[in-house]
Amino acid sequence: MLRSQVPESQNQIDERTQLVLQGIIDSYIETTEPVGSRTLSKQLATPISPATIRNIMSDLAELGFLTQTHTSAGRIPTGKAFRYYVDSLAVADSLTEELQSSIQKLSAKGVSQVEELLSNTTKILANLTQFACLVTAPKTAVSRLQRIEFIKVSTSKILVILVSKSGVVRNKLIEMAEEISQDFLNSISAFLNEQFQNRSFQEIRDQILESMVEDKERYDRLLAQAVRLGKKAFEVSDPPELYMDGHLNLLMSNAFGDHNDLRGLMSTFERKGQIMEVLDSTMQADGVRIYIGVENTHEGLRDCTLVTANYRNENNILGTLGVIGPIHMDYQRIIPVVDYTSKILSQAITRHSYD
Amino acid sequence: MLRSQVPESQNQIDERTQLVLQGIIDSYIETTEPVGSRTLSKQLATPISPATIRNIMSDLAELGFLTQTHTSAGRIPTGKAFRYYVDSLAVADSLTEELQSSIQKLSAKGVSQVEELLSNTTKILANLTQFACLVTAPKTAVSRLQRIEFIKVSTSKILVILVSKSGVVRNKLIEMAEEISQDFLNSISAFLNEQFQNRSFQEIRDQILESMVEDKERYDRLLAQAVRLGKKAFEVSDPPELYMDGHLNLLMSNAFGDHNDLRGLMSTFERKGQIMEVLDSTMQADGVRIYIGVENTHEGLRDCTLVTANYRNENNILGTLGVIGPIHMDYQRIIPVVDYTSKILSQAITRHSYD
DNA sequence: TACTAGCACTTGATCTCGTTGAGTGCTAAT
DNA sequence: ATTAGCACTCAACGAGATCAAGTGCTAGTA
Repeated sequence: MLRSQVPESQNQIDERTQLVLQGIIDSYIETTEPVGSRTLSKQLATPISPATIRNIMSDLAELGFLTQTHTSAGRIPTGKAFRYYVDSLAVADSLTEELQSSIQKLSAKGVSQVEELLSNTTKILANLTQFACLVTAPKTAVSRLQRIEFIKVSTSKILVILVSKSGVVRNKLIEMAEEISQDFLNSISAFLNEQFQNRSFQEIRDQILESMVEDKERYDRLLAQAVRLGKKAFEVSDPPELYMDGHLNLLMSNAFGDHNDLRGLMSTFERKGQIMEVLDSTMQADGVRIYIGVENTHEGLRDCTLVTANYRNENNILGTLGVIGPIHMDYQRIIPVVDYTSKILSQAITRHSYD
Repeated sequence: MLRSQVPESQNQIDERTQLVLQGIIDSYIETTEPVGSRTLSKQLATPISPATIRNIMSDLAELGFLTQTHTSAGRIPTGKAFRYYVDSLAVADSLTEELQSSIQKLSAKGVSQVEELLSNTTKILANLTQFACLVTAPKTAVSRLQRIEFIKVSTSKILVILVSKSGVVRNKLIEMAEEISQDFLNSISAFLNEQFQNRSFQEIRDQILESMVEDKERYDRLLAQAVRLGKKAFEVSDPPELYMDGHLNLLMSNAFGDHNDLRGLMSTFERKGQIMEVLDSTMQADGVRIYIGVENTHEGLRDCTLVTANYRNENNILGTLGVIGPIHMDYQRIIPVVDYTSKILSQAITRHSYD
């Protein structure tokens, strides 16, 4: 019987080779130091002589799983090795009760605002992982309208309050050339609420724009003003909302050897936009996703691993949360933590929503 | 004639001694390195021989203005020296036009929310100074009510919108045991608006509490509910609102020699409460204030200087802004920047307010 | 008397250079 | 196919030697 033409050797790795690779990675995660054949030989459960290990290492290096800083130093697993590791070797541990209860504090009552909930999530996650932690706010485009309200705050300024089904409150100030009475504003909001409640912000935006191109003569005054106000209200310049915490953890712990790497990383954090991009691009997939080193081409994240998961209510994926840490993080611990946190956050935010 | 019993020598410093001290501080600010007699002699405009400088230095050291890390190292100015420096020697330069126009970007239109204005202020200031920058939100206690509004978002949940005269919008969710119709909520907000518009939040809070102890029998239903809702609305657990930016600047630049100091500083930043305390305690005074090193006993700020100024509208001091940097910062540059920023922010926020 | 020149002394920083130890690669033996 | 053994590599470490910048003190000078 013919084998597949794709050379299997590439990822078809001997069982013992696998064992060695796993050993190297485990050791490296623990010590952050290059691991040598002799040391490994001692640590390994199955007794393999250093010389054999050296041979295997040599093979692995050829396959691109290992590198060395200099000729006579131990081996360091590459991004490819970690990729392989998380894909095939790592079996996520279940969480300790201690961790579980830490995360469940999210559901604590007394948190009235979604914003607070998300901010708490970053804090807890950053604290548990000791890495940088990110949570995106629920996407406004997909979130659906619960309530819109206009409040006249001065002759020309109107405060718009948008409440989404998922519990996010957003307010913005708009200015109108002509003065509008509060009574009339109330009529307008009543109209808009009736018209658009439960519709997604994106739909609303589209429909309003559509209305605008229609023959304006047909509108009565209410409708005309409603469309005009609605347009301003919904044409949000969506500030990319991102909650972050714990970037200091990365600086404090010397998880990153080189300090230059960190500068890049930190300035990446400052430009939140880039981070949002990365997180957004992972929104479709489900479950815990792991992006290692070079995979995320965004410079600055070169030597990092990004572990993300979505959170959601019953109907929709709302946003993404994740942690950024060194490539040699303790995956066995981090993955389940992120996973569980996303689930608890989903629960909490579902309870919060007005559906 | 008898001299004062207080030894005048303590702060009565010879003119040339003053010159030397200033030279040392200037040099130290520039290089962040201990300055020796020979080097200084070369740099100084007035020619003074190294030996003479050594003698003067010795005097200054005795007076507590200078220290050394070890016997044969140059001198380092102490906190006391910097204090003396900013109090008497430093004459604030006027700002370059470039800096002025950078700061004036604050007034750019398109900024609709006060929150955004404050956040922009931290960004600009952090960027210009390359230090950490802080701005406190207008104190709610003193800010006066422009408008209160209730929005029913679900059967038991009510969203409260508080708009203050200074343009700050705050919203919080409250839960009521019994259901209240939106119409009734409107009546209540109308009542509260009429009753309390233009009053400070603190006054309102007090008065509501007062009303509560009065004989409840006398209330009609509207009044009773208004008081109850009002109490919930105004009993804000005022999250100490603090806008921060640029704490990474401190890490990146090696302005701080020791990395251990920074750990303390950073964890101080994480506990925003402490920072708020310090800033609040400086609110009474006017103009630019400078707190050097040990003066602020709050550990963590030991080796820092805090430069603050208030911002205000026509009637009230609203809040404080400031930068935190190393004790050897370039005061000549920083002080006018903070000063000017506070003025521009005051202008901008005045234009924003609804008075 | 007030300043300065000169000199001996101190001390952290830098460089050199051997030593050490963990590591590799290769070859020959099992 | 594995392993023992051996020669070789190379960063890290420590001991001196050397350097440069600085001080304090003493004696000489305007």
